[in-house]
Amino acid sequence: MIVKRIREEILKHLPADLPVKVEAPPREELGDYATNAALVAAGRLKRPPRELARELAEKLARCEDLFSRVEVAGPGFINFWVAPTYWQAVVKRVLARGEEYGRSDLGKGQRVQVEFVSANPTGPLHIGHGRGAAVGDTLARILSFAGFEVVKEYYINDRGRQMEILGRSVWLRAREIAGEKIDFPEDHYRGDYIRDLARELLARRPDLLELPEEEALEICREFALREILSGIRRDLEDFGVTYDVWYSERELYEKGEVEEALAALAEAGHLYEKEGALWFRASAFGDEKDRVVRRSTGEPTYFASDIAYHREKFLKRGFDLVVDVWGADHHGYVPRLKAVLSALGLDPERLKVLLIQMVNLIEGGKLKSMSTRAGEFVTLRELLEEVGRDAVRFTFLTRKCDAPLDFDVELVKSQSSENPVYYVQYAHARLASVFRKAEEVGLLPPSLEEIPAHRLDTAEDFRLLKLLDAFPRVIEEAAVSLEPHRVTYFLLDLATALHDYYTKHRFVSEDEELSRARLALARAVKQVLARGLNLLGVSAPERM
RNA sequence: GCGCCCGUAGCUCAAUCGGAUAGAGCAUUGGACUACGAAUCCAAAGGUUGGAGGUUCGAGUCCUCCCGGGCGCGCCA
Repeated sequence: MIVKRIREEILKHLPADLPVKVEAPPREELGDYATNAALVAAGRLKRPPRELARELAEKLARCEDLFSRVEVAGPGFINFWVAPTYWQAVVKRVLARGEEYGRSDLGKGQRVQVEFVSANPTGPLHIGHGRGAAVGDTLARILSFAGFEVVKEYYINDRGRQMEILGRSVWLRAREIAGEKIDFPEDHYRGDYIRDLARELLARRPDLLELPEEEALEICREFALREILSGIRRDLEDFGVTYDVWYSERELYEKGEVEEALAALAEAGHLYEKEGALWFRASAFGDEKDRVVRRSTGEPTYFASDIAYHREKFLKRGFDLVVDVWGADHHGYVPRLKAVLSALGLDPERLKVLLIQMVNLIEGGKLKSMSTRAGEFVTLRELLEEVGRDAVRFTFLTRKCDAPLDFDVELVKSQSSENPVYYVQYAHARLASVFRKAEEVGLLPPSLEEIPAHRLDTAEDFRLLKLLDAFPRVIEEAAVSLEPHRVTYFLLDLATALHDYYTKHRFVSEDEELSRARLALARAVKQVLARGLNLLGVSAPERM
């Protein structure tokens, strides 16, 4: 976290509100870090950037414990070379904090809810849900590691018309199995899993088809809901995703939250009646038009549930921040929900919606369309069985989520041993093997005080030390920007540096002091790799 | 028609909320295991960042307009 220290030094000499940045320059010859301080200050102070840079560089060069060299370059960048002793001390800092290295108090204990997947319980999870699951779960882990108090939640849409259709789908299939000729409706769930459910239900309730339709439909619906939901839960668990709360939409109604929320909006004067329906004046808060919250039939809309749900998140449960992870096809929904928060007197910025773009499934070089209704999709479970959890999670986390993703199943399967995830895991396993070797020759890792860190003096040593030093900042940036993929790319960088080191230097050698220094470095790298992989929900194997 | 997202190497993707000569992996070509694991490493090649303007010391990134792709625009969820 040397960046913070450098920044502090610079700001001693400049107005504090300038957007001064400290970052790694594009090439190694330009130093360890660089700042644009003189460039951004030039305008304000009405002085040529290079002249300002020279003055500033001179002052900064006096911090000899921090910098070994300070130079002005280009249009007015100041480049720093950090003192080697600073880098060498990093290994001790990493080991001293152990597994906790990288944890920060950035979130200051703010309460954050991350709601993700929340797929309708009308069928198994497919690939697209997998992407949302990987991103949401990892984001939650990162936020928690960055000092937020995180609750992971799944919202279950267990009422409404889709539930009726689900029940009827099962019922119709059951009658079909019993030998009846059924003209199965287009808009019902046609996947094979419905037939399986019907068969299973018939086995348990042989009397099903003799019951009055009303009763039979309810039994079908409840059975399907329960089975599908527990299947979803199993799939997610096998994907390494667990939740703190499974929140039922029905419960929202039973507790009277929906009526209460609508009453609150009405009282504030944001509802009105038109054509027999009740409308929310969303257009007054930036949405493009007003929205119905209660149909002319008296039935509340899905939007009404969501109003109540989000009101409950903020007002009843007191979350400081709510992150919703949605499929990008719901993006049109964002403005109306933000409008609700404004109408309720809440800062809409406290709701962050992460839109996960589509996953396009490529099969045989052709785009395959997926639809739950039509029963055409590759399930998350199939993917897990074919490709494996680590590779699937890692693949989803090597992309920023606002770009569509082409998932070529055959390609990922055939190249599974070349998937970048193994590159990172192999770095970890290699280090584990180094320690096995060290133990074999009776070399014990040194205690913290005894690390001969001054022996870590090659270019490859410094490359690793710098990366270790940057880890906490990577976590913070990933947390603030809600971009889990930053951690993935950091791990790839660290693994690359490690593999490079491995081919150039030996950890265990005749020189015992040197070996002890390098083993300490190895331990630090292994620890950070393990921690990073853990944040991604990917295993860190000792052997592969 | 209106709105949101995307367009970067043959392919899949990065690029530190405007920074210096746009980077990785895969695929291609050529090299490296008698020492801690070759699931690795080294090298070559690969680009007018969809196009045209603009903003400024500086643009893949911001603004405008086109082109192409995706997704929305229900008293569905």
